[in-house]
Amino acid sequence: MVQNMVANRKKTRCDIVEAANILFYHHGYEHTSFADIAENVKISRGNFYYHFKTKDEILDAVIALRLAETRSMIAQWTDQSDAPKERIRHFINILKRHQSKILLYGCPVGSLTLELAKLNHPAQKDAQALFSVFRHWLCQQFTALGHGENADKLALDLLVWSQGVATLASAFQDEAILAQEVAKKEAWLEQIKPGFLEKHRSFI
Amino acid sequence: MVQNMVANRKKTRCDIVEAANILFYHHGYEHTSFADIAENVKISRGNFYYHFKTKDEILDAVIALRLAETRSMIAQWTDQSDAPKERIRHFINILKRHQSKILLYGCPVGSLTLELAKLNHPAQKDAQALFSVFRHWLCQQFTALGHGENADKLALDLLVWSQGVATLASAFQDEAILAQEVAKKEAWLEQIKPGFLEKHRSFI
DNA sequence: CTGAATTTAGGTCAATTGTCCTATTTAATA
DNA sequence: TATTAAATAGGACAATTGACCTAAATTCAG
Repeated sequence: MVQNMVANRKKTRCDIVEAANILFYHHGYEHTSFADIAENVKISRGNFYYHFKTKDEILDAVIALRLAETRSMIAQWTDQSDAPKERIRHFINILKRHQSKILLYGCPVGSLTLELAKLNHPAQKDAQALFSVFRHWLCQQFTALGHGENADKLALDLLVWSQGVATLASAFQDEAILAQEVAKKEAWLEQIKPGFLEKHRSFI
Repeated sequence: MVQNMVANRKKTRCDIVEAANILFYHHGYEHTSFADIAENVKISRGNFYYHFKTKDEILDAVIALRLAETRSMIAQWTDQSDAPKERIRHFINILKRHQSKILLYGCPVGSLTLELAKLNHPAQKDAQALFSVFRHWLCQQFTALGHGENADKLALDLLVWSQGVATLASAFQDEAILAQEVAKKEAWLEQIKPGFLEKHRSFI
C-alpha cells in the first residue's frame, strides 16, 4: 500500500522533527547532536541521514513545525472567542501554561533566536518569523480594541514583556516571578480602555 | 623583579579572561573553543592550559569579571548622582549605549543565563548573581523613591523590560524598537510619583 | 653568571562531531 | 512469486573538541 509507505515515511520524519524540536529547546541547537536525536527516536544514524542530509535541514524543519504549531494555537485562540481581550489573555497565559518548562529552559522562541544570532546562522530570519506571527496577531487584536495607531507598539510591548518574564523566571528559577507578572499583566489588560475605534471592531 | 613576573602572569591571565568574555558573548560559551580563545589572545593552547585547567574555570573567571565590571559600573552610577531617578535612568540607558552589540548578540547576562540553563551547567547560580546585583541596586533606588513595598517588584519589572527589549531588538535586528522602548521607559521614569517615603530618601 | 622557578610552545590523546557510504531489510507492484 | 523501490542499520571518515604532557624559553634570585 502506497498509503502505508508514505505514512511511514512521514511518520519517521515527523518523529525526528518532533524529537529535535524538544531537544533543541531543552539543550539548544548546537548542543544537540545527530546521535542525541537518533537515540531519542530510536533509529540509526544512517536512517536519520536518509531523511535529513544536514543539521541545517533539521533546523529548518523544526522551525517550520514550530511555525505551524504556533499558527494553529493562534487560530484556536481566534476561534474560541470574538473578544480581543479574551484572545490577548490567551497569549499572556502561555507563560503560566508552560510554566515548568519555561523555568527550566526559558522561552523556546527567544532562546532559539538568541542562539542563532550568536552562531550567525542563516536560519535567523526564519526564526524571526515565529515572533512576527505573534506580533501581527496581537497587533490585530489591539487594533480591534481601537488602538489602531498604537496597536503594533502594544503588541511589541507584550512580546517584550513575555520574553523578559521568561528570561528572568528562568534565571532565578522562580515561579513566583512568573505568577506575579502574569497576574499584573492580566489586570492591566482588564483595565485597558478601548480606543475610539472600538465601535468598528467588527471590520477585523 | 617579582613584580614583573606577577604582573605578566596576571596580564596573560587577564587577557585570556577578557578575550573569553567577548567570545562567550558573541558566539556563546559552548561554541567558543580553547583554540578560539588562544588564537584571539595570540598564545599557544599549552600556555592557555597553564592558566586554566578546564573550560569551566574560564567560565567562572568570566563571570567573576562580569560581576566586577557590573559592580564597578553601578558604583559609578551611584556616585554620579544622589537622585534615584537619575541613577535608574543610567540603567535604562545601557540598552542604548550598547545598542549595536545588543542588536547582534542580545544581552550578555540574559543570553549566558539561558545557555547555561540549557546546558544545566553548575555555574548557573553564579550567572544568576549578575541579575541579582542589578536587582538589589534597582530595589534600593526605588526604595529611596519611597516605593519600599513595591521596590523589588519595580526592580524586577525593569529587569524584565530590559531583557525583553534586548531579545526582541536582537530578533528583529531593529534599533527602532530599542530606541522607542527606551524613550517610553524614560518617560515612565520621569512621570513616576514618589511614594510616601520619599522624604526619608536620605537614609539610603 | 648559574641554577631554580615560572611561563610558554606545540604535540598527543581519546572522545565526539557532522557527514557519507554500503549492505540489509521491508514494502509495493506486476 | 519475482522484481523493484523505499527504508533502515551500522560502520567509516575527517575534523574538531577539551584535556593532558613534555620540552624549551624566559625570568629572577643568589
